[in-house]
Amino acid sequence: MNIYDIAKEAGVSIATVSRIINNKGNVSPKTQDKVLKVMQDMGYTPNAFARALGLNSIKMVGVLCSDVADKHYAKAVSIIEKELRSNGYDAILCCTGKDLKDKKKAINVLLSKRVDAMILVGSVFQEKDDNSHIKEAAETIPVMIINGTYDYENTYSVSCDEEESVYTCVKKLVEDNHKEILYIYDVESLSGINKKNGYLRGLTESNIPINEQLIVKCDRTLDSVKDAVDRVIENDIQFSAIIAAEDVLAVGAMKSLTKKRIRVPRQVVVVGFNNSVLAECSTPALTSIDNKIEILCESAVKTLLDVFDGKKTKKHQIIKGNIVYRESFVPNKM
Amino acid sequence: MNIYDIAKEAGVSIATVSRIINNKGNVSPKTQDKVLKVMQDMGYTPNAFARALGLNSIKMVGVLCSDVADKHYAKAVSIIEKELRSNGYDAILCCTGKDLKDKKKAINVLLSKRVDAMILVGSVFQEKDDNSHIKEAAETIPVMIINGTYDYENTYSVSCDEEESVYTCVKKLVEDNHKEILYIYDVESLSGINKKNGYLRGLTESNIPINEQLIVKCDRTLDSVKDAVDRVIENDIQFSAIIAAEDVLAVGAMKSLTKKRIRVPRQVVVVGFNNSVLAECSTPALTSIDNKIEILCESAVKTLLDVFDGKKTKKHQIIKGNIVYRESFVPNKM
DNA sequence: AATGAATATGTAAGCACTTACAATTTTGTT
DNA sequence: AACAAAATTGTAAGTGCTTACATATTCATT
Repeated sequence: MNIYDIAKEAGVSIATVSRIINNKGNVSPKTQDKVLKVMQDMGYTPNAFARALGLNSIKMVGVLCSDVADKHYAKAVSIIEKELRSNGYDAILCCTGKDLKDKKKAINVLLSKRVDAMILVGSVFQEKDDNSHIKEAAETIPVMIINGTYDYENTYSVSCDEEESVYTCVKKLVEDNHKEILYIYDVESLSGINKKNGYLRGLTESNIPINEQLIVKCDRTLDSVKDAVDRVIENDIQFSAIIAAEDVLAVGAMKSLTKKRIRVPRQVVVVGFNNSVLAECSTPALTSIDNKIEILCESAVKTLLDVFDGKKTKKHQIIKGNIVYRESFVPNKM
Repeated sequence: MNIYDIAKEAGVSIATVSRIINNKGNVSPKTQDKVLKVMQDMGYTPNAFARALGLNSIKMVGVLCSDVADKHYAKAVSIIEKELRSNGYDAILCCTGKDLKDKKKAINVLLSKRVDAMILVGSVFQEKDDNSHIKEAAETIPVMIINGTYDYENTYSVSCDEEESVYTCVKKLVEDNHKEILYIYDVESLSGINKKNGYLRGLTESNIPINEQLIVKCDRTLDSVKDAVDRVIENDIQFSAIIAAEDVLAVGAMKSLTKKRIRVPRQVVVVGFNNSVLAECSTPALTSIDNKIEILCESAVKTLLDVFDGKKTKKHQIIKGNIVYRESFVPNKM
């Protein structure tokens, strides 16, 4: 069934039907009602592709995500999708894993679907690495990066200032007399590095010498963290606080501590990052840095809509995170 | 840039270019190479809409999900997307919340985008409720339901046998001499009810009278469960085991127990459902019923592809879950 | 009632592809 | 070298929509 069928049934031309579909006005109320009724009765839905061909916009945005099964990305995607849809856009989701080739393939598919823009969630590599997939996309459509940056034409970003957030957190810990702070991160993403820089700056500015043994790398799995922290403890390296680049890592660390009868927060204080459900659910409940993912994502979509409208927008926005205190760390002086 | 530009540049007709794009054969290797090179050089990507117009398939599947921020749904969506994409299909994601009207709106958008099929994740209401959105979709395209059923033409489903899984779990608990088993569920979804039926059957078949005070309803939030369980304990209602319809609920329950100095699993044994990250991360680690979501989703996509190919397929598949033992409950007799 | 402006409707040419069918070229056979 | 068969290539007609432009209708004004 197509616009011709409707036109014939309603006894008007296809132009009139099209005008009604698109609310273009210049149609008498009488015919409008008549045509709308016919569309209703025949259960007609306009074909979005054909429309896209004419309009040159399909009202879809590609969302490139390394992994929606990750709670943190899932939340981001969920908010992005909601924001987009409430503005008349749909989201095509592509989960690509960490591989550049897969990302490029996905981007090609999205480009062939002539999406109006692309939003990258956890899909930017470190600066030194190859980020050519972003360039490829930005050549054709605006690209929005969530929590990452890449300076290129037609490329925008909205990020949490992870470096600054961790820096502030270190300062808070130092104020509370913690001098040996263990930093745990996974190297999968750029953000672990950013956060590490905040950690380093925090210590340096507090005149605390940096102890490389207190900087621990591991995979983003419970077992991997547990092993890593076990090793630190077994090597008799002293620490009274932990900052983890991710809530899962913090939880894994606490598991290790609990096994070794080290009390949280009495003996060791723990802070996570992302303020995810895990933070709430762990025992003790985890103090965690909130990276304001809702605000980030909302702002990202808003910016993109502005770009569509040809409005001037800030290319790179940075928002500061804040610490949500629970049981695993409560500062003496709040 | 379009197929004409490529054709002109390569000195062939658009039909030849089209044949190459679609791998239709009947093209000499020489021209094939020539044209491919031109496409490469000019950075050409075929327009999927125009193709869809001709082919009458856009190679996209709509995924209707009540909430991707929910870890469990996120996992499902992630697997579905991966399976689809590895078979040349894209996923359009629509998160609609629990509202029927929103679902209908989303379905209309998806239909207008002429998706080849629709997959529903957490988007089926109870039987007695209005599920007309499914009918509306199935009128036009095949609909696949994950963990739910709705018997209608062109509608398929793949589910975990939640009733049976909980039933088996109750049996296991009874074998271990638990007679007072607390069942906690949230009423948001159909599945809480299914699981409750398994709980009831398990008790009945074990000749244990049903105590309505041991059946607790609450919201799907930590605080809500904690309150609910607190109340049970404060009313001095005895129980030695808990089955929760969701891992979060189990975690909330454990939080309440811990606060009241009730030891898990020594004094009370706890079993969750879904075998999510939470189960791993909670303290003590949660024994949880795995509903095999990967298998469900893979099977769902496979079935859909078969439907596309016109192959005969089972309309409704049921897979049994299994208990993953961790710390919160380990049976004496395994 | 006649006029012109304002409003409503229709015609036809895109948009970027696919594909049936026709036309051409190549190949193999004698 | 001539011919038919096979392989390759091209033409043109769809696919369902938008929209500039042309045409027809309505309305207010004199």
